Amino acid sequence: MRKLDPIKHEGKRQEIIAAAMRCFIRDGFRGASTSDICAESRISPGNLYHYFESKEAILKTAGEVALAAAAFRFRRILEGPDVISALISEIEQAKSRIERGGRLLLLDIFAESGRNPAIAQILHEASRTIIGLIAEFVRRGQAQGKVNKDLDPDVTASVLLGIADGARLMSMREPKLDTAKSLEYLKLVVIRFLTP
Amino acid sequence: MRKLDPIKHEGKRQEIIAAAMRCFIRDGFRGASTSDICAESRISPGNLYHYFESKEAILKTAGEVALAAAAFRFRRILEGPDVISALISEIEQAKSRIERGGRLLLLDIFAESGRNPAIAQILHEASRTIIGLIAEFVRRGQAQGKVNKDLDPDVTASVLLGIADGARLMSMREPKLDTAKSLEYLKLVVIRFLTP
Amino acid sequence: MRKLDPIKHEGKRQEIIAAAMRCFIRDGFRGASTSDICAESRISPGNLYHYFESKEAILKTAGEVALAAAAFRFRRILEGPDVISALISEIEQAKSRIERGGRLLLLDIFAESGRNPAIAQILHEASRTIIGLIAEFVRRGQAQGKVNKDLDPDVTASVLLGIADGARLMSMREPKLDTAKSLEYLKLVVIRFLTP
Amino acid sequence: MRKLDPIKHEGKRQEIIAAAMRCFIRDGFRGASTSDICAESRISPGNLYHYFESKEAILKTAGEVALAAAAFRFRRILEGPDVISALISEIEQAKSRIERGGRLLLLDIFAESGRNPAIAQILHEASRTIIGLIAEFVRRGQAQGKVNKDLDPDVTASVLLGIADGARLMSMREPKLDTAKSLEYLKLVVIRFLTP
DNA sequence: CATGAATGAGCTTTCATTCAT
DNA sequence: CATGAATGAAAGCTCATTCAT
Repeated sequence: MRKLDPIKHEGKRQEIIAAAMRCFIRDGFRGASTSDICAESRISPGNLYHYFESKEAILKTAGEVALAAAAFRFRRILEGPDVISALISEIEQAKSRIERGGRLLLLDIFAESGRNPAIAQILHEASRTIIGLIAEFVRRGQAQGKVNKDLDPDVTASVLLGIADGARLMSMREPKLDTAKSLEYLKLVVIRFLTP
Repeated sequence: MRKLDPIKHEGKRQEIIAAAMRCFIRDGFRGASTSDICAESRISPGNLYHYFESKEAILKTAGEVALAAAAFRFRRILEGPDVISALISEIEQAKSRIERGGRLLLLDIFAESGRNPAIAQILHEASRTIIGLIAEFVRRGQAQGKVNKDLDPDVTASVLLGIADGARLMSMREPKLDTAKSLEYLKLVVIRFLTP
Repeated sequence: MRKLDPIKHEGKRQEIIAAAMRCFIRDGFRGASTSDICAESRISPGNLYHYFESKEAILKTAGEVALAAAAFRFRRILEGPDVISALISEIEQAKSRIERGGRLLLLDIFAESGRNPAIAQILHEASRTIIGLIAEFVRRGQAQGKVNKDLDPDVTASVLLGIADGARLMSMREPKLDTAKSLEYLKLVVIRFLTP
Repeated sequence: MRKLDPIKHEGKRQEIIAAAMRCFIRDGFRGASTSDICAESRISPGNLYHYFESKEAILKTAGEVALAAAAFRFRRILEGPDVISALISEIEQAKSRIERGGRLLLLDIFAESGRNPAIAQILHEASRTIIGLIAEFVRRGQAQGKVNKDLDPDVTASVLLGIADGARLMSMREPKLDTAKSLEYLKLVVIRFLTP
């Protein structure tokens, strides 16, 4: 597993992970087979193991990438000046067509983390990062006087993330849901929760 | 699949489903094998197929049962006089130790429903039932003047269910979360959302 | 792995072991594959695992059977009245055409036992049995005055078994060896060792 | 397989063989993989094939080296003045801790030679060499009047080598064997066999 | 010479399912 | 109804070997 050209090696690893994520979205963490991943990334079964030492390792890495992507999205969104509309826009994006794959992957991560400690740990770490970002945001809002100063930033962040996660599930429960209206209500929920 | 004694037959079916659910909780929808289910319900593999025509059928039935149980729980909870504290108590229970299995199963159902239309349909139907119950509750609250009359009961119910689902995920993201405090905040979220 | 008809089940197990031993003789313990064994015993790969829980288990059982057969042969041979010629006839048989398979298997057992503790233990137990038989024989010879009474029966038995094992290797080292003459010499070795 | 610097090339070949022998002792002829050998000799898989054209060739060469080492040991031992004690000391060494690896390798060679003609031939040639050495020794003993002149030196040598091989197997059959006593008995066997 | 990437057949084992009794 | 035998495809993974650089 040493590499002559580490950059090329890392590039191929990422290609494989991208292919694997497509497979996982299509068939699930457990439903996708290593040979599916090989076919999707056009490599031989033997070669896969030059890049990952087991399917488990692929799964872990894919989980990390998916969660890192989520954190990255949060970071960008929370850069905006206005707390609440930033949060809402995250929920909004979660409903977009493109995000469907990410949502499925996230669900697999949740389901897997209930039985697979390695995945659970990855989820915990990513969650702590994201909650940290949101908490920071809440603090900023409090400083600006836009957020109720009685709220503990960390717990508030957890609850807000929970609301965002729950919103993601809404469209799985009800595909015909009136998205605009439910978004409006979610906005209301968040605003009423946070405003002083 | 002919049944000599329909009652006995149905009893055995339920025993098998109960065993299957234990397996699914332990190992996941995809991770549990038919022979696990056979071992857990102490029947032979041949006999399993006298009661269910495929693993898929077991999965569907188990999904239905799990969702029916959730709906039943909601029904009981919503029987109480006070809207908000009823909802909160549901969320509270969701955090209890006993509910861990149910939560894992629900996650599997969500993940599975993204790829399996049969499971998706079961989830939709169950969700509609539950949302109907909550909507009815919201309406009652509005009649009592305890709930903001501007809120559409159905959308409100969807959002409340989303919040409850999201709350369930919170403890998977952060096992060390301060449960009491986050519950208190969730109560706040719901109260501020609903009160006129 | 429970059985409806334990006798039939055991019968099939023995058929499989017989087939496996043919494979092991042909290709070695490590060189024979489970699918070779399936082909030789005309069963499907899945079915093999109704009878043995792993290839390792097949290997162990085959080792036990081969060593039990050796012990059985010793027992029969040592039933004769004359100690020394009985021992020699065992060595004689070891050179026969038929015994070639058994010798190869025994070599595999020896080689395997150097790395596989389970096989090592089987070898030790079988050896203790055989040495016990030979020791008993030596004692009888001592009682008859035909064997030197100064010899410790157990150590003597070990050494005699070693000589028999070594004789088996002779024809592997030198396939063109003058069998008759070398047997005569071996007889001489044993006689001179044992006679008072 | 062209060699730029034949001396360096040969040196590397020997390094690889030494590494391969460590692997073979550890895991057996069939159990050791080419990548084990690469790891042990710290070269790349591609490079391995610059020095040996196949695993089979490595196996053959390792077999030759192991047998040459055995012959060398015999040569040194048989240089001593006294026939019998020389032979005994060879058996003695065979029991020593250090020789365990060599014994395992020899067993693998025996087992392999039953199925692999190339290895069989190497074994035959090495055996002929060793037997020649011993036969020469026997002749010397006969000239000295210390060995029975009726014995055919070649057959005697074969039998003596067989006894030495058998002695090596004794400690595999019975790891708890009283080594000192069994050695004493082996000495007795050889002395009584050879003395006029 | 040397590297590590790449191959594809093959390994042991498990799976959902069907069959004979 | 119930059993356990039987199936054969597919799983994850390793192997000896070859290729491109």
